[in-house]
Amino acid sequence: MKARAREAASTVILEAAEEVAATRGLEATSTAAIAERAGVAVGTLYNYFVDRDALLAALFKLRRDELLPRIVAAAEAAKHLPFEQRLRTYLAGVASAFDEFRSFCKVAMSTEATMKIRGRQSMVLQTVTEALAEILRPVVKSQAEEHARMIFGAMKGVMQWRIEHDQPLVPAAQLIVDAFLKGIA
Amino acid sequence: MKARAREAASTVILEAAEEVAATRGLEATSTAAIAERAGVAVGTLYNYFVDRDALLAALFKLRRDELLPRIVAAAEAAKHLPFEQRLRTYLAGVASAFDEFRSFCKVAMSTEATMKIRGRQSMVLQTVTEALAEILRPVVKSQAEEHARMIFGAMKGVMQWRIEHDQPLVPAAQLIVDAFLKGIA
Amino acid sequence: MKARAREAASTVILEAAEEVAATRGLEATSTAAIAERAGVAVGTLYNYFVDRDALLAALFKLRRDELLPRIVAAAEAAKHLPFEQRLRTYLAGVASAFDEFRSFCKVAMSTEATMKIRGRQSMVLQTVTEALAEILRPVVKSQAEEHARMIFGAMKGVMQWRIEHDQPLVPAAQLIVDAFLKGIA
Amino acid sequence: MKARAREAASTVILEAAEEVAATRGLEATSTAAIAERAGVAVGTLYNYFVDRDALLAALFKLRRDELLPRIVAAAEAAKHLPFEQRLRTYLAGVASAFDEFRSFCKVAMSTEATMKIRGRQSMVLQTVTEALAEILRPVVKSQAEEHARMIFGAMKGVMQWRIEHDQPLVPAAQLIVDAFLKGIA
DNA sequence: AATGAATGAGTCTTCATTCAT
DNA sequence: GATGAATGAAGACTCATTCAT
Repeated sequence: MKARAREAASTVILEAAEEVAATRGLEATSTAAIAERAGVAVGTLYNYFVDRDALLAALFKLRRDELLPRIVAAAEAAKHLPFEQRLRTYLAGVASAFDEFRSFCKVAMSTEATMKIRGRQSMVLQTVTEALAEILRPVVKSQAEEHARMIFGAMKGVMQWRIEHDQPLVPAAQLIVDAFLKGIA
Repeated sequence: MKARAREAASTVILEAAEEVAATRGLEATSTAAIAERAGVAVGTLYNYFVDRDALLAALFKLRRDELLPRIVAAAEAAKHLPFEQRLRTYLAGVASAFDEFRSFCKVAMSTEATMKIRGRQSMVLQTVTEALAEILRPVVKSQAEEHARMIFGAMKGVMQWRIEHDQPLVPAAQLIVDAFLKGIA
Repeated sequence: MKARAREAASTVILEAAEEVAATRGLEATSTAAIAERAGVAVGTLYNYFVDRDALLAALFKLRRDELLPRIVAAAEAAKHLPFEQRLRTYLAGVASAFDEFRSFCKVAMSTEATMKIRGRQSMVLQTVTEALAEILRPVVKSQAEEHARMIFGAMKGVMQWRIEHDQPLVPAAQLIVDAFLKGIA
Repeated sequence: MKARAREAASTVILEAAEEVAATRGLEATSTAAIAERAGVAVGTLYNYFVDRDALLAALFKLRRDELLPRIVAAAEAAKHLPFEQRLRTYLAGVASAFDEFRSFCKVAMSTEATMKIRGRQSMVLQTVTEALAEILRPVVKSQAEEHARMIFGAMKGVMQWRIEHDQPLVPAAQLIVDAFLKGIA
């Protein structure tokens, strides 16, 4: 099938972009670098994406589409557990999902809210934050969103540390839940 | 006095750069944009800084020199307090220092470790993390560094949220210390 | 063949640079002027040469590689002749070689020793002077180098005059050898 | 007298320009470099010369006005001598005049005919060549101009060599006259 | 569809010139 | 008159995008 091949080539390009971005940063991810890494000519990129922005947006969409179901599933699975269990299960699920896309994590996290990919931001980060707020709401009431940002910030901090040190991400979830539930002392 | 005027002009330029960077991001902070915002001609920038990189480095140095003493002082002030008090006092001090430089916070935080300004990274963030690790070490032992990253990540998360929502940063410290000490539940 | 086309394009650019330099002088040879003369866009220059300096250096190298063999051959051919014949033959050979690259002569001569193209100077001029000194040494002893400069200076003088007046360069050699051997009177 | 002081300041500037030009070359002689060398501010240059070109033209005019009388005098003094004596005397006079302005020689010679200072070229070089042609005409007939260029080229060659080697210029004249009159062999 | 050379708008940087002090 | 900071036009270089092959 044509579409099959097209899909494959497109994926090769996006993965190349991801690797370059993880190494040099998003802004420094030139079309030339992507093409070289993907083993194609620059012109080829434009057969698959209308421009550089669209390519990067597609990368985010690709990963989002892989991550979101797992993140949503984690939220579902945790839904009916008591608070502590629920938070622990959810964060572990999220960490586990992220662990399979470490390169993308690096890119997405360093991109922050700052960078706007085609207007909208990462969406994955947003989904996680919203789910977290949902989980926290019963406990922290009005400050749920702020708390969600806090916990997600904490996760980002630990995950970045763990990516830098080549360690698995799932324990990050344990660390954080323990800290937030019991307190550190 | 000449030196006075020179200092003033230099500051105007750096503040312009900071504002542009806070709005568009560091990489998108062109010399033209800085000059326009500062109300001077492009060439003028080069009377004060040898090149664009030096200008950005000077911005980081300026803010670092304003922030670091306060951050170090906060660490000193908290030094002999019992753990809980110490953490609370330190984070409040840090948040209070950051509160006075909101634009710069935005820039520094989105810059992450990623961007290298003239080789060295922000240093402010590093100093805070190290001081945090110092404070946490008695309590969490071997995982001090990872915990420091977690707490600082949490602070960044909350502070970014608060900057976005135009709210004061100091309460962020309270929120976090409460959460981490007592647990959220 | 790719290499063929690449070579051709590269040559077009170098010849454009040569023409501009012959007209306006080397320093005034801007990338814009070269590109316009070559009928390409500025960016195209950078597909062939890393920067302006490299382009100019390549021009000198190209002409040097065309001229040097002929100049060396002229020296060889004259080697075993008696002094007068030798000098005459050599200078005629040099003039004949230069005659095929009039534009470059203009550039190289006005460049003097002054301009340094990528560190080294023209090399062609140097080679000629050294060969001349070699030829003159048996006759003028210790002052060979100074005499070489004198004769080469004389050739430059006549050749520049002849280039200005659109006349062939070879007679310049005759003129000079006659003058130096017999005296003018 | 005002005019006196004005004259003096103007001369300081021109000498500064000359020194810079002798060191770095004419094109690289920036207004900033001239001002620094002269110990004045850039703006001051513009109180004496309408622009950079006018300043450089004034430098050439200054030296020309010092050199020309001597060169004309040398031509006069030689006028009624027999050919050999005439040539020898004239060239010795020219070399002696040049010897007092070595810096300027360096500048004027490397400038060639190429560089146009405010439209007209050096004029000194032209005057010498014309006087030479005059002297040579009785002997070489129709080729006087070409011969003049040849001899002046030879002088330039030797003088540049002697300037490089910090030697007096007058012997250059002897060397050349001997060579051209008797032949080298 | 793939290629990669060509394009030129956009950046950074320099420097002759101006002008308020 | 002297000063030197400010100016901005001009030059070198980059890189996303196009298009003939």
